[in-house]
Formats: sequence, C-alpha cells, structure tokens
Amino acid sequence: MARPPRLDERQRLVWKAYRDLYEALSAVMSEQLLRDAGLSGSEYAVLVELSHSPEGVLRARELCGELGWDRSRLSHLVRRMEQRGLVAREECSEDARGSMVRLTDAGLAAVDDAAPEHSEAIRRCFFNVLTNRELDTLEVVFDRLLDNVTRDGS
Amino acid sequence: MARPPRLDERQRLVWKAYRDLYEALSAVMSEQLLRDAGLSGSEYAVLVELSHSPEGVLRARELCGELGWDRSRLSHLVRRMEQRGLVAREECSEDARGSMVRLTDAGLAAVDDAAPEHSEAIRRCFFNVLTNRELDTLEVVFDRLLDNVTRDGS
DNA sequence: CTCCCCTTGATGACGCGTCAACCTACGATG
DNA sequence: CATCGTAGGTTGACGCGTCATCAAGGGGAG
Repeated sequence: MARPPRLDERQRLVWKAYRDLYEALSAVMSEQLLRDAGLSGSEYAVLVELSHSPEGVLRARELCGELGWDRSRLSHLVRRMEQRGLVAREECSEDARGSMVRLTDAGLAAVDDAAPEHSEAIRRCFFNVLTNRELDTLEVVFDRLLDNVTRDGS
Repeated sequence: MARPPRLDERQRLVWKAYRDLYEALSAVMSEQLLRDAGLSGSEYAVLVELSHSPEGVLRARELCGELGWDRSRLSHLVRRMEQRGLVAREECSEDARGSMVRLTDAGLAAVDDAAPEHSEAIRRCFFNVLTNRELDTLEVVFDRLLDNVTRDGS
C-alpha cells in the first residue's frame, strides 16, 4: 500500500501526549487512592464492582468479565484482599466449580471512604478542564476507537 | 464545596472508555512488537530514544528524563537488554559516576525492523479512525490535560 | 584543600500480573 | 450412565517495576 513508514511529526507528538497523559493520570490516581484509603487501583476496581452489585456478591467469572481481566489475576488479587479482610470467598451454590466474592463491611467502608475523593480527583484532573463540545467529541471518539481496536485485536 | 460525591453516568462511561481504550491499545501494540521483533514496549521505547540520538549513545540520566522513568527501572532494563546484545554500557568520560548506553548493531536492526509495522499499527488502530477535526481537538485537549495533571501531581 | 550535601547509578527485596499446568465439575453426546 | 471436551478456578514460576539502600563521584562553602 506504500504508506509512509513512520508517523509524521504531528502524529508522533499526539501519540506521545496520549500515552504520557495516561501514565500521569494513573500515577496521580493511584497515589491518591493509596494515600486516602490504602487501596491500589486494582483493589479499588474490584470493590467498586462489588459495591455496584445488588447483594455485594459476584461470581469470579462475572468480575473477570466486567473488569476485562484474566482469571488468574483476579484469583491472586482476591486472595490478597481476603487476607486483608476486604472481601470474602464463598462457594457457589449453583455451580460447584464456581467461586463467589463477597464485599465485607471493611471492604464497603474502604470503598465508601475512597470514592468521593477519587471522583473529585478525576473531575479535577480531567472533566473540569474540558468544554462540553470537547467532551462530546471525546465520548464519540473513544467509543469508536475502542470498537475499532477490539475488532482489530481479535 | 458541595460537589456531587460521585461521577455522573456520562462521566463514568467516558472515563471507563478512556481507560479501556488505553489498555486495549497497549495490549495490541505490545503483542505486535513482541510478535514482529521480539521486543517489549519498554525495550522498544529505549531503542527508539537511542536511535533518535546523533551517535546512538545517551547518558542514562538523559534516557530517564526523556522516558519519564525512574533510574532504577532503566538500570534493570538496560542490564537485561545488555545481556541480549541490544545495547552496551560504557563509562562516561565527563562524569565518572555516569553511565552511557549505546545502541548496538543488533539493537539498531531490531528497532528498524519493528518500527514500520509498529507505526502502521498505530495508524490503523488510532489515527486512521479519526477525522481531521477530531484530531485537532485531541491535540489541544491532550496537551491541556497533560499540563493540568502535571501541575496537579506536584 | 576539606567537609558536606547532592547527584548518579547499581543492587536486592518485594508486590503485582502473566503464563502454563493442573484439578474439578459441568453438560452434551453416544 | 459412561465418556469426552470444555469451562471455572487455583497455584507456582517467572518477568518487570518500585522502593529502600548503598557506594562513589561531583561541586560548592568555608
């Protein structure tokens, strides 16, 4: 197809800014979570999913699906979180292979404690700096790109 | 300030799409690099920086600055890359503490081999799906956000 | 010149995520 | 109901990044 082999200068800068931005946002967010609630980003994500579910219980398979994670990753993380008392493992009544993950009181307290400041940090570092028109564009663009890359990736 | 404690639904979805997109893009890119050139994303980044420098040599400190990395991270990675013959360590003539990292022939070959397909993947998964107006917006927005978050983070 | 403090880089321990191997249980098929 | 393929989950080994610590050189103040 005789495409130019490298990115042009503008594309290179936009791509770098995109990556640098994500790294910087990740760093700020996880530092904030760790400081205010003693949670890692992954732990917070698990707790949020559980707290959004009706009973505070989800099957491991569901959690993996929602978070887009490997089963192994979740298993390791849940083991560590269980040792800290944030979640509890239970047997699955309808499938003897399955494993349920339950939010404990301590886990609920941790996520309730962390959520307001975390949300505020996201607004401060992201949404507050955008105009409505820009947010419209981002919404459309992110969805289209995500669609495109998931089709490309598999 | 009496802000709403949580993100509203739209913000939550945009934030999730933003993060999912980055994760998906990272996965596709590193898989492509590993498959086509046997390089990890970090290794590729180091090789690109070195290949952009006039003599193919940079001080470790410079590399850390360009990449925004910890000294320790670079040191560990360079040691592994040295064992694979991608780079070579040299003493720094003007500062006996310093350490220079030199691109070897094998390293140059690897990055030259990887770059075209990697660039094409970035275009295919990112730039080709954007209109010019959207790219304009992204450029402005990413720069502003990066500026904002680096001011917030420190 | 001589301290003293800071910078530079290397190293080891540790935490987290990925990969491969494994086990158990489900469920379709014969 | 016996079998076989597959899904769900756990575990251990390994790789990479972070953190704390260390050694050693630079560079300024006195």
